[in-house]
Amino acid sequence: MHVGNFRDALFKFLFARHTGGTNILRIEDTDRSRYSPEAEKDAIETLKWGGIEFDEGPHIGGPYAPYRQSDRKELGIYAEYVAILLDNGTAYKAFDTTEELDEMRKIQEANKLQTGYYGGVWRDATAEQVAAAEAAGKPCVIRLKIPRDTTIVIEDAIRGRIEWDSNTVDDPVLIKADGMPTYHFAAMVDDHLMEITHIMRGEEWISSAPKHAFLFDAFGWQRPIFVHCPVIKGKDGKKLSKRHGATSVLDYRSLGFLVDALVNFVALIGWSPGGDLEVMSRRQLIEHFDLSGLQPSPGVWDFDKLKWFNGQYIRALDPEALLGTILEFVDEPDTLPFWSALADDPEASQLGVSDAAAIRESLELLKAAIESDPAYAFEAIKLEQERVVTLADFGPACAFFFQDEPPMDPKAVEKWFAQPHVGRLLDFAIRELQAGSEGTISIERCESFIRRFAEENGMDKLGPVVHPIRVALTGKTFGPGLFELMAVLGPVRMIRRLTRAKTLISG
RNA sequence: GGCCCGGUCGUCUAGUGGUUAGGAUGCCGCCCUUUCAAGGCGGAGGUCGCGGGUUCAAGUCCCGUCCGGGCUACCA
Repeated sequence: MHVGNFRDALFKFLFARHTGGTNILRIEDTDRSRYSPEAEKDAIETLKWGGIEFDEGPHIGGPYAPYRQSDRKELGIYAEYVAILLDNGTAYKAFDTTEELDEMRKIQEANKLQTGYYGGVWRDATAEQVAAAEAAGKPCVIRLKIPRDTTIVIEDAIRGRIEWDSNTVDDPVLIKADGMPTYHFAAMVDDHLMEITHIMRGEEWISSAPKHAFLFDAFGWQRPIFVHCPVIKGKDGKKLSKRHGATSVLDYRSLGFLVDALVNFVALIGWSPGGDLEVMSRRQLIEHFDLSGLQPSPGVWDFDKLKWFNGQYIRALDPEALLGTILEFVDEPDTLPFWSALADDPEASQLGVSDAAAIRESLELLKAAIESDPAYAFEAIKLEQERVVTLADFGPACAFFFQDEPPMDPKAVEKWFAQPHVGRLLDFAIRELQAGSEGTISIERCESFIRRFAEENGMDKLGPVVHPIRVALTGKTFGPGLFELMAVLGPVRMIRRLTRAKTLISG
């Protein structure tokens, strides 16, 4: 499911919850050629992950069942209602062939006229002509007879009054030749039958709104309130696509984004509670959501800001909850395959990912570590909580805790192992660690012997002591505070790593 | 081409006739510090697309104009 559709679904959910209304899931599968069970499955999973709940729908039933339009078609609901329109003269049968319509469009384009079906021969055909065509077994569609020489007005909740010269809106197909209704018809009939109060959808629907509005009029039904939400664009102002990074919501899950962070971020594209409020829980989102905060202008997907939100949410989690979230993340069946696929994807750089294969490997390591020694993994995770952006970052960040021999950054070795005191330092540290008998060591004891070495060697700065030890222990020049990390590693691991480091300086 | 929607720092936005146009992100700097982050503080960044009006006063109201986007299917 595309993030744009997800945002719309989120708005509908928030609005329904805020107003105490009902959020209904309806499957609009009237186009056989377009429908895919995989897409539906993906949508269901996305909505579920996103915490977007429904009060009625195909999965839970409800007073207006069925909620799948193909099922409703089988029940004859659309045929029943289109008969009313045929009967009251606001719809008509059109027997044009595809070739005839193509020809008509070509002529319209050549003469720079507006394209579309504004009547042809069938709009005002006599009963005899229709009967003759039917007798000849010609296939037909049923079109809505948009009135001419008048103005169609809708009142949009975001944009206010929008009006069209009815001569510029063409006669839409209501029922296709295969008997299936179009979106135009099925959605409006269902909206009425299901007592929908607000049609919230993307702004790309504005141009069809007069058709929909008139359809309600043709039945003599009350029109719902139209709410056309702005679209989400890419950085270049174009429609958000794969070129801009990930567009699928579930990809963000695989990337290691927290649902709440994503929801918070997405809710703020095209909507604002007013004032400076930005970081909001789901509960606050519901509390503040209001149509008046909706924006008419399109928004841009700002990946950097999403990342900022995610960092905020990771840091706000209490460590136990974080551990659970990480476990869920690495256990999620999509996660590892996603990173494998990303390793072969040239678009990966769009996501700021440089080595997906390595990240995948580190995530597997993390998963194994949590399973084999959860207490140790927990300590490692706590130390990295302050410095990651995504859940996936925990993989590479924590890896050195779990590797027997963490890979050494050659630049770090070159920089910090060259100094003459390093050999003595490593021996000193090993001796200090061997002196303890408990198999564990406190942060304070680590700090005290590191500082002691600096003092005894007349060093006024800790850097020349801390950095070589860090490199020896983690292979890297960055990471959590050294003393904290030492206490988590413990004497046994540290002695092994320091001993290995010695081979690197003598060699 | 036609119809429609939109236009406040790069980005998300606050703003509903009177504000030094506010916040957030990103960027830069400083502080903190054993590193990287996080956090704190500060900075740069906006002639409110442009041009006319209305008004004592316009980002806010009106008109025009430019630019961007959507639709223009027996798709949704």
